[in-house]
Amino acid sequence: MSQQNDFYEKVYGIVKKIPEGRATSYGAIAKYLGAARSSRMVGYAMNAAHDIIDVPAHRVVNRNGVLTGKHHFPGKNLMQQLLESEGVEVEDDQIKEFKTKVFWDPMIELNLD
DNA sequence: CGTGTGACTAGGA
DNA sequence: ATCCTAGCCACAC
Repeated sequence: MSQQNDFYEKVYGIVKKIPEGRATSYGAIAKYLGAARSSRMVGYAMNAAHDIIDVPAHRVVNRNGVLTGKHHFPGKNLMQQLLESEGVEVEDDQIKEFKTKVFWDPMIELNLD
């Protein structure tokens, strides 16, 4: 149980750094890892993150700001509720003003800091 | 070791 | 604007 899966741990590390009221995309994380085209793996890694409560998977959506992963949450629309609870406006399973305000880019935020 | 799958993305029609 | 196709890489069987 350790860093057998570097990819996973890297993904978790980034997701954990996402501040409340913000969200990022799978591609952004994948890009930060140097594998923009393998964004699928990010989602796959999130699938394994079910056991890790430290990973706010609800803050990760697709590049369109749509809660594509809500399907994988235990409740029905738990993902949306969690986002709204943090102040993120969600409508029709999509984050409002995602790319304009809510979007949190690890490539920039973690690099410039 | 080969095949299939996936919480995606970018590009073309 | 929408719909379809290809690429990508890790993991399960």
